[in-house]
Amino acid sequence: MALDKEETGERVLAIAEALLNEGGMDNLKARTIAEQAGISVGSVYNLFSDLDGVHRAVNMRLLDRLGGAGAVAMAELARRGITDVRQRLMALAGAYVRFVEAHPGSWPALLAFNRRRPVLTEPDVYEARLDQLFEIIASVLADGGFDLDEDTRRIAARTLWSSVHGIVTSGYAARSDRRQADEISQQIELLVSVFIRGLERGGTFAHAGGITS
Amino acid sequence: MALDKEETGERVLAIAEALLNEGGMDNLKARTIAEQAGISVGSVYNLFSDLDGVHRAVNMRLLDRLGGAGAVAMAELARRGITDVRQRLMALAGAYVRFVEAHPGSWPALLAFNRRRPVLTEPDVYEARLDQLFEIIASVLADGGFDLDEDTRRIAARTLWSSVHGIVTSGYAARSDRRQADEISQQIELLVSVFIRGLERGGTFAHAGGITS
DNA sequence: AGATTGTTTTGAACGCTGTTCACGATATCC
DNA sequence: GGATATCGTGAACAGCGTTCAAAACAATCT
Repeated sequence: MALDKEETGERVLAIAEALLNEGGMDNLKARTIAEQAGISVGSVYNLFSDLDGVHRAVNMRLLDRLGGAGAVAMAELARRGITDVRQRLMALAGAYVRFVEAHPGSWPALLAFNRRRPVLTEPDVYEARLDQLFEIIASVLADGGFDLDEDTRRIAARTLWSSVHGIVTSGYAARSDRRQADEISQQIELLVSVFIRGLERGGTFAHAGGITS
Repeated sequence: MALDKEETGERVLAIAEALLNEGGMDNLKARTIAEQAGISVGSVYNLFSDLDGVHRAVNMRLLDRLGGAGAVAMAELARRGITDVRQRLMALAGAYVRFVEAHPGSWPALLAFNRRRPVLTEPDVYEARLDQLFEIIASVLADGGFDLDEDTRRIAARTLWSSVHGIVTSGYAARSDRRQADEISQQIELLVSVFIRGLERGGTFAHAGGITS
């Protein structure tokens, strides 16, 4: 054909992402991709090893886009000279919420995909890309004037991220539209507010026998 | 056959749960269920409308079990005369962590299942069962002496739950075994500690234009 | 008892899926 | 131009969820 191999690959990925966004994992079918891309089923397997390979590639694009969104949000605040911790954390959370809303099918598919794999043979390239976001959060916390050692700051960053993530994903599994968005906003506001206040009070966080067994 | 209809149904559900636990959603196959239950494929469809119907029924059992675990954990602490908010919240979080560990395949499958459905025709019987847990958390918060109005308490309860949920599910998508459990414990301890301290400082949590758009 | 009706169980069959691979088309080199 | 390697193709295979006519069974009536 006339088209470059890499170019067709990109087109396949765009189609795949659209399919995932519309109908989730179940909607990612080899024959549909082939038909929409104007190639044969076999060619799909020539470009990618599996359908899983296609999905993995889509996921990489998503993670890069997410990381970019976070970085852009921070740059925007820096440009406006805003250094307030609360505002910066809220901006990051907001960026994540908007990202999830912009990828209603493909992002859940990424999460489901990760859970389905035995995580073998991979040094978790996923987590590696997420570390980028943890770094951003940690640096915001570092500027916040809480006196946290680096390790605690790292944990706090991951905790905040996981919490926001939990709020967003739990939120979308429930209720009706408008109600949903409000609930998520309220929960994130409360989380960030309480988190900052809690950190400002200082003190240690290690306790003997934390989780009762 | 000799067996009661309901009894065979139970056996099918037990088999289905085991299959989900071993290999996730992909492992729930009509023919496997039929073979292991000693019935024919058609009979499975006689007992349940769909494979989705089977999965839904398994999920109900899981949610009931989770609610039970939470209630039991609270009852245990009450029996020991423990009323400390921190200890009670940690016990609830610990109960959830142990529940997830005890259901390594079927619980992720429930989460994935919920995300896959258009949530039509259902008044979300799932969320209804989870409300039971939110009630428990809210009542613990009510005993904590923070002065929160009922609505804020409700939001706070859901926020805490979602956060713990996010920590647990994010945690299991990463790293190696031992490291994982430690990380989750640390994050939960930090979350609960910071959350309590933040609530103790009081004040309001509503802010104009929270999430920057 | 046999006949008749209603119920439950069955497994072959259908359409769809991911994946393969021999084959023909196309490009690359000498 | 001819030989060689590369690429694209779609029929074919195994496996999946799901259906449904028929067989097996149960219950009732005469």
